[in-house]
Amino acid sequence: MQKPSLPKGTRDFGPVQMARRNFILDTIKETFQLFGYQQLETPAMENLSTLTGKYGDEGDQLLFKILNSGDFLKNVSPEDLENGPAAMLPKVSEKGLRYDLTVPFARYVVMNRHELTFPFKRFQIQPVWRADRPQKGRYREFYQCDADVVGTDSLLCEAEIILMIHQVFGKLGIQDYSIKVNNRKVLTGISEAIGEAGKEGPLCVAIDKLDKIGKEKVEEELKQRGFGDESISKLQPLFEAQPGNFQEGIQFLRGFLEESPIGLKGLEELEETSRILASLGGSMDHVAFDFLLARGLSYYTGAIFEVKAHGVKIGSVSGGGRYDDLTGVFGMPGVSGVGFSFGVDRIYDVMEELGLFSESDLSAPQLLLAHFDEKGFQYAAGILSAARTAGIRAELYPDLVKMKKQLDYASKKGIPYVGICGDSEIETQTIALKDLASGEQSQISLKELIKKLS
RNA sequence: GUGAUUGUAGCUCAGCUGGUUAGAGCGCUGGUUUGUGGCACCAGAGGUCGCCGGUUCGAACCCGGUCUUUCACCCCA
Repeated sequence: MQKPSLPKGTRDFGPVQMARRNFILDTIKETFQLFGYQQLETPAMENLSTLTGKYGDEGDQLLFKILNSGDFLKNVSPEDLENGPAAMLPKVSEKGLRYDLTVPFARYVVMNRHELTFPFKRFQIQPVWRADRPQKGRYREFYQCDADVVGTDSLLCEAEIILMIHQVFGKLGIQDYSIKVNNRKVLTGISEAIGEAGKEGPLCVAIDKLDKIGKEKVEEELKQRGFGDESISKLQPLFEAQPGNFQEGIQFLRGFLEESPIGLKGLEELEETSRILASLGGSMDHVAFDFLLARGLSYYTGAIFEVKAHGVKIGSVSGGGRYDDLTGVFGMPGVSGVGFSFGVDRIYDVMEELGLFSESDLSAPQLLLAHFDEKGFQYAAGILSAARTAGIRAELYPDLVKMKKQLDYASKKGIPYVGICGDSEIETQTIALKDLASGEQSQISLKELIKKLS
């Protein structure tokens, strides 16, 4: 007999976890729908050609590839073997598991461009797979909840993203968090302002580590990446700036970027987003302007978001931004959009660590019908049917066992009420309804039972 | 990919410098109680010590490998 086990980085979700996960997923889904997004699902697997080359070399390494069916070696020659794994791969695998939801979405938009009405607002809640090494808040199979709008440049979308984040976190009861915002144009402006135009990529990679490795190490890394001493010294004010709020941050950067039109444009967009948010009745609560925030620089071109929960040592729980050319790689240029994603698994971890889940299991049945013998079982079956018709989540204990065991079952499963059906109940056409929490018990009619529980 | 770390009963963990029948708490099953759970008491079941190999008279313990857990780096949700 073999011991069963789970692949590395994957998890089972039991009834309690599923009830909690569904609470999070339903909250996110309802919010997306409330804001006019419609649901899309795509296959777990995509053609490998769709996936490769979209996430950089490192990303390609993290793709799960699916071995071809049948004789997967039939196209492989001895020379292929010598040429190494990279040359072999396309001959033995033509499909892979999706790595994120953005690329499949781009593929979908391109394939359905003639049917879609733009601006197109879609949301997608599905698992993705990455052959990463698991650790805290990082799994090989996890859910992403993406919402994107394509085909509009309006900053209304950005403002609505902030609203949706407020709404979701509010409903989940997560209070201590921050929404860091920045704009890619600001980063471009910064690199211009220090005389290193076009090098915002390496600049951000280095600066991003400021919290972790400290100022000196960042400067060292910048030197290694070919930044001059003069440029690095021009960065000093940014390291030292401690703007108290969003407006102060904008003011500070306005001075720093006065020579850079593109940088100033980025600041304007941020301010405009804030104005739209206000006119939508939203607030800038939790929003912080972090002008060093980088994130997935490869394709973001405008706003950048990242949400972090405080009090829990875990990566970001949500993030996103605006991109100008989502579908260019698939031969459909000029489709701009903005999107963001909630990381359900990390939100779950945060809520668990903060003790934010409610004690009661909302998925448990409300009523268990218990019995002493075959006669009681028959009587209870009739009650069961009536209770279910009335919409009460109910079940009948299936075996003829001791009352003790039946009560124990209800208690452990989190069922609040037990309806006991014995001879005296049959005689008087009642049910002995026991409240397990208080231990109180009363003889009531079927009608009263339904009234009480529905 | 780099560097650590973990693995003993269903769960959480003890187990001394290698030495006889590997323990505890909780949980589980049954009983005290044949129409009533939680509390108490009593009894009982349950372990190839992750796996493979090596050292040794002898390995849960030492060595090598492998898988697994957790964590950091890289990167990311």
